[in-house]
Amino acid sequence: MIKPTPDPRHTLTLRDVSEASGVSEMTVSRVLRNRGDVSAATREKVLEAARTLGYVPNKIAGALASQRVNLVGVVIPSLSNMVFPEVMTGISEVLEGTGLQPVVGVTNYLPDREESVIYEMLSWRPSGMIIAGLEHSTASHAMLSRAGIPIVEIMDIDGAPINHAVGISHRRAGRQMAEAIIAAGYRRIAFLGTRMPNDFRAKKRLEGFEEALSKAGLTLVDREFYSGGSALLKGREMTEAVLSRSPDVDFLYFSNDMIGAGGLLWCLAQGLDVPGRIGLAGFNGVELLDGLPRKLATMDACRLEIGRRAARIIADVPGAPQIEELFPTLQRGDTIRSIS
Amino acid sequence: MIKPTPDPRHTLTLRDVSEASGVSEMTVSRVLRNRGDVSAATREKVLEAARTLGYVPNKIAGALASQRVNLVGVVIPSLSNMVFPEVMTGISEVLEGTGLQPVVGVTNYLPDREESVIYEMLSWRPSGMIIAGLEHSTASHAMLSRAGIPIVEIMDIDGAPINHAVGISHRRAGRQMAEAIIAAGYRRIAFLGTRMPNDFRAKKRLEGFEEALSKAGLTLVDREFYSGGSALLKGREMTEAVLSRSPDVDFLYFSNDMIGAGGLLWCLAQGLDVPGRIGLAGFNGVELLDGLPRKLATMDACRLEIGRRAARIIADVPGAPQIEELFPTLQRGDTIRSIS
DNA sequence: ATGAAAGCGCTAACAG
DNA sequence: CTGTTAGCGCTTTCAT
Repeated sequence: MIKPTPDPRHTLTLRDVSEASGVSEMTVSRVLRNRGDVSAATREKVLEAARTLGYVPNKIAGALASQRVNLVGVVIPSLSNMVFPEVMTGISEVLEGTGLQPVVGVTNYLPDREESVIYEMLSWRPSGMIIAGLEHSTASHAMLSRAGIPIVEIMDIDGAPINHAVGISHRRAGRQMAEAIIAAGYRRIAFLGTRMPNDFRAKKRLEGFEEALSKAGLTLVDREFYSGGSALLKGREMTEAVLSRSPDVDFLYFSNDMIGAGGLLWCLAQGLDVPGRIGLAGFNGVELLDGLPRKLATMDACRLEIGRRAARIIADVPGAPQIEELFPTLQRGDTIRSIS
Repeated sequence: MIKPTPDPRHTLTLRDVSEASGVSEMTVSRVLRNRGDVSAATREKVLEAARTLGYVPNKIAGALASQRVNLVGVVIPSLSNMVFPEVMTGISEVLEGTGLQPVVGVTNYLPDREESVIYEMLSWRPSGMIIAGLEHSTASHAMLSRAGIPIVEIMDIDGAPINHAVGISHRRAGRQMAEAIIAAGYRRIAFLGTRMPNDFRAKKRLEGFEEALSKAGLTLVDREFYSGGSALLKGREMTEAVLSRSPDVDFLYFSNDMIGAGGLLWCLAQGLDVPGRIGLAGFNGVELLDGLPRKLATMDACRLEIGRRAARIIADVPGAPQIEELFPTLQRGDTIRSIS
């Protein structure tokens, strides 16, 4: 009944399925998309033909004809720490059920690269875009604004989004941590972080942190930056550097948990009294911390949830622009002493 | 000279640029793609028009017309440990310069999900596919085979690839580690790993490991599996469980570095003599290990390089199918004692 | 160096 | 319930 592929090297089209099943292309198309009413008999014929031929529809053509593209652009700065993979996991998880597919672009924190990634992605006319951060070049901003699709800026809400935003206030996160540290009685506080001129979120955390310090009449006693390499190792090294340079420091505020964990391991190895002699805190709430001998104080960046919500905004074909703020919880762990 | 957009809410087409610049659509197309000869004057006119309008080409239409799609499908089981993000980084890095873009699909180690991810991706008619592992369902295998594009199966080379393959031999990796452990004089060896029925690579490593053990007249003294949760924490817990159940165990072989690191931290906290009383080894060569107080023995899975090479095979429009085997180096670290 | 015509493979919008 | 007719926005091919 069903004719075999005429030329096995030729990519199959609807027409092939149509001929093999003796049904019009249009009906075949309907069956394959579960659209409109088709009799059970024809449906069976078509499905069998498609299956035996091994037909895979051409979405390029479908998208052009229907003006609908089931792609969601995701623009992130990096994949080399667990932050963005986790956001991606949240996005994938939600998109999975919707027929939408994520397309990922990595910018390495470079505005130029971000611009070209955005351009490339928009040229696929995706159904929506999810992009990390609120800071973009003028050109990037313009492209996103005129794209006519939902744009969700994620991670950060300290600023003006183009359209939608899902994230936390990093400035407030920094402030809260500082307040908790000060309340616990620490006074000689140092900052240890990445040297990333374009990591605006880390920068905002630090700003918030210093803001709260100065409100309490304090300033950072020391600061140390790094770039590249194993974060855990860098954490150890930086901690050693800071404590030998400024031995009277009584608190180390790290810009992320990995270097914080490194610092913690170093302090413990030195036999320092944590959190008595010295306290430590990081940022992100990575699950890794659960396995450490002592739990590092941190704040959850709500990564998974941010990914989920961003995806949901796009999947739900949003109406009015919305800003969803999430609220990180401060996890005191074992490295901030109780209020003195 | 250049007319403003007629309707700002309408997505721009070549025609708009054509009208705005007074040049035929064809010539505009040529300018925008740097194809064929165009006079400097017209080129300028066109570029200016495109820029002021904010035109972004429609790749859907372009792809349909040219039968060329600059997308590369990447199918991976998970994003939740650093293994695949690192592979992705290698892929992005190489693809960046080629005009090709990765599209990621995550399968969660589920064959059914893999099947549908492959189907979705192939329906975009990508220029190539990179897919983790050599084990696929019959349907997946069939789809990939008939796709007529380069297929690169990555991570593993113990098996028959559809087309190209880039990876290491996990069976041999397991064997080599066992040999090193045995040579160092350890005899009562336990295995601690993930409970992942579809992680064929972990399975192969364990098979190779046991194979080498039995060649030396040994068998595993104990084994412990886990799923989900913080790997570092699980490593601690499993290690405690194994050592209290089998106190005479003198070596712990972990299926990955994270649980290995957890085990190591636990042993050190207990004051156990590592590597004298007990040795440990993991797998993956994650950079995290560099920051640990003692360096865990491990084998590098060559993740970044695998990503790079796979991308290169596709970017280079490969000729004959090729299998690229990489060779992980055994890093003894500080947790296997010197040969006794 | 530039333009005109045809059509990529599919689906929207109508017929019947 | 099924088929027919036009395109979707570009690029290929062929003229000029």
